[in-house]
Amino acid sequence: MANRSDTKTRILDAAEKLFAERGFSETSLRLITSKAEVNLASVNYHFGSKKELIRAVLARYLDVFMPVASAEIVRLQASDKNASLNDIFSILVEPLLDLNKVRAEGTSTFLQLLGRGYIESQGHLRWFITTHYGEHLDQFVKAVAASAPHIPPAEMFWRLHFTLGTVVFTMASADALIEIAGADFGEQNNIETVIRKVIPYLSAGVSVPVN
Amino acid sequence: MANRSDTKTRILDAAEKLFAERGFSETSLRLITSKAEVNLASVNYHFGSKKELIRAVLARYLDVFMPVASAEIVRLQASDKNASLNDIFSILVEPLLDLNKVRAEGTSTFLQLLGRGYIESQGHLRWFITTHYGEHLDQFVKAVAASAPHIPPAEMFWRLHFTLGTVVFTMASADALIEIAGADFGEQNNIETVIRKVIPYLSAGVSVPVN
DNA sequence: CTCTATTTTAAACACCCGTTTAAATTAAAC
DNA sequence: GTTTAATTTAAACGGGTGTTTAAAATAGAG
Repeated sequence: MANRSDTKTRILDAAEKLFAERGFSETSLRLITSKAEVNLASVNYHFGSKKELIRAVLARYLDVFMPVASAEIVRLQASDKNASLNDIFSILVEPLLDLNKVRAEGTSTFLQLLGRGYIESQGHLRWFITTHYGEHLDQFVKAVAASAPHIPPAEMFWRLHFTLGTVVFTMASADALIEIAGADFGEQNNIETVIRKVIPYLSAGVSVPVN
Repeated sequence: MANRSDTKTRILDAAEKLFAERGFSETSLRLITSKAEVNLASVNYHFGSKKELIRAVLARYLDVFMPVASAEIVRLQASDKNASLNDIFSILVEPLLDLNKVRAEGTSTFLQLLGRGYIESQGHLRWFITTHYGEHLDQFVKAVAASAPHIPPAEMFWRLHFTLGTVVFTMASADALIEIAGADFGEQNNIETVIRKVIPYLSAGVSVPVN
């Protein structure tokens, strides 16, 4: 019937959608395979295990996003030695939105997956991300630190995790929040408008003077 | 052997510890009842279901914290009509730390439960909190809005959710972060120092001018 | 002390999970 | 066209889950 890559792709497509919507542990392989219209056992055949499927789903986005984001930050630092925090966060917007060209709803799916990953993972995803994309992350952290030199490293550690929390939580519940904002305030938001709202919030928090 | 309230309390004590550490869905009733040294069926006998046990665990803290926090905010608004965001967030610190008098590790357990609750719940906890403590929450939201009158309501909606994300995520992973900060920077933190670090971050983000 | 109501207990129920197996099918190589 | 390798399939495995049942034990009331 279908060739190998077709089945693999069908699984990845169905899995990323369901993972983003309901989280990893709340999504069973039976639900994924029924949505993908493939046999249950094909997940283990093609990916080995559910954990490896989760990593494959994330890798498909990270492999696209990370190199581009990294390159943009290098470019910014080369062109403007006094780049602000707002500049650094803002330069990530375009690479994020470009994920919509990779797959429909790519940007929000990716961000939601990232949120779920950091919230749910018992370690294997953190390990996977830091070992596979650690250099890119380090580069981002260093760029942020350089843009707020008045913040000591230990304080910056905390503020970056506050920032991670803001992003991760907002993105994981973005669909619900966008709906509520529409109903309560008549605001028509999407992932891009939410991203543009959160950046000033993050920049202000990260750079506020200590004491 | 033990009287009724003893068994109920043993279950609540064991459950809140495990829920805070590993989350709700990752904690089985069998694990709770074995740690509490009570029979498996006693959870359903005393609480009806796992969902109701979760709510009971949270209610034990919310019933103490919410009225006190609420009263403190009323008191602050009466005494200082120009209270800052920092003042409002800071006035919650003492009621939070007082939870350590209710039970050992009360403060961090409560905040972690709150984090887990907002991250994990598919709705029943959000519903439970807003219907049972909605007035207190409204009061808090109004106090924050009054302290940042230059932020439009719709924008404030988003910033309060950013704030919720920061708090919830930080608290849910507080133990791990405190340990890492100790290892990497030699900082000896606890829940109180983390709370005191996060307040300026939140205040700056919530009140930063739009555009 | 006796009777009744409450609580505890062990066992089973019904269901869902990720994974494995071995046979059937399809595709590729010669 | 035959043979070999890759893939798909249905079925079962072993284990864990929340919940229910009915009998046993305990506590409280008269």
